[in-house]
Amino acid sequence: MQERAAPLDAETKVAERPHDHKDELRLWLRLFACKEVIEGEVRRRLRHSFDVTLPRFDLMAQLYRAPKAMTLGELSQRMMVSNGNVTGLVDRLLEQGLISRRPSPKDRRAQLVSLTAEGRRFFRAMARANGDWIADMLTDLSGDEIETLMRLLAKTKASARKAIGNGVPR
Amino acid sequence: MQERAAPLDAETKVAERPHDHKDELRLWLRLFACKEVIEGEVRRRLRHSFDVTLPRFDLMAQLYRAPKAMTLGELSQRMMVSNGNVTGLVDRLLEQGLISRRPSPKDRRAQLVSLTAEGRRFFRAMARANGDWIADMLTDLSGDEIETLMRLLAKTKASARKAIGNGVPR
DNA sequence: GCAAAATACTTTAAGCCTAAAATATCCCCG
DNA sequence: CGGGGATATTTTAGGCTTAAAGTATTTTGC
Repeated sequence: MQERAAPLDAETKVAERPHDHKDELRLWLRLFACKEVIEGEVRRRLRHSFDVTLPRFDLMAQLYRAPKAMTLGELSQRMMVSNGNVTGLVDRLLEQGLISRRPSPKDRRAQLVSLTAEGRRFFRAMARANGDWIADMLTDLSGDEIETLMRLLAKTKASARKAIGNGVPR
Repeated sequence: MQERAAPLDAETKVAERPHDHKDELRLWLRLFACKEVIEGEVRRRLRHSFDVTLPRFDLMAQLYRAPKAMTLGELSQRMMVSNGNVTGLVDRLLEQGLISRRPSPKDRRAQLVSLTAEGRRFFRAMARANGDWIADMLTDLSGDEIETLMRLLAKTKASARKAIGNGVPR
């Protein structure tokens, strides 16, 4: 169960500070908007340049970086999405010939998935383009600014996780 | 058409700087992860506490803040989603009795949508809870840190928009 | 050894989302 | 006035996503 400030404490805090939750909310909205702009463009370019969706790109990235073939379960864990979701993505990538699938020799329930030769080539091209796009979109940020953002976003994530109660798996 | 550095320039840049696009990519991934954590929890809590999805909450927020009833087209613009998407969301909110819909007196093509009395009450409760959740999740950030993040995220968004070519509508 | 629990995966039902085509209406210009 | 382009909305086809239920296989504990 997550611990949250008792109602009374929360009200005290609000009373002490002239601004209630406004700043936090505005920050959240800005973070969200920022991510929407970048992600929207990445999706658009992946679709137009490679006819690939972001989820498929993500799945291929997992396979590309993995030393060995992975099961659907491992993929679903690493991508932090549901099992059924991975089933569908794998089906569609198989149709495109970008990955291959074979039964696990150790466990007859499991399937091992890996990139085909074409899948590897294709992924390398996409990853290179993706890196260029991101660098291009963030080009106005200095090294210092990137570093500051990295640090503060890490802190933000940690704060959120603490409030959610991650660390203890739910 | 967007102007991008020619391949040769890009390689020169990489050669000059020991780090290629790595920092930008890592920043993007961190921004994304940060947003996932917060958004995931907001969705979960909206569903468990109010049996409402985030898109429906967003739509109601638009109606709540608007001085007058809005058409589907205005909603779709403000929410930055497609027309067909709004059609579906409005259908489902109508079923729940949270919004109402009437033909525009000025334009027989258009429909005017607004919150019902129950919709307003319900939205106020959700918005209050949402503010509390966000403030709670961002509680470890100081006022200064929030301010810095606001500024740098604004700069990030502006940089991305410039690279995308927003400003000129596509 | 074998029943029960756990695990790997698929299926299903429902919702969100988009682009593109279809419909209905409005508005302008000749 | 009347045709043609613009606009408001819906529909359609396809993909992503989840939770929950179902299937097959493995593992565990007695």
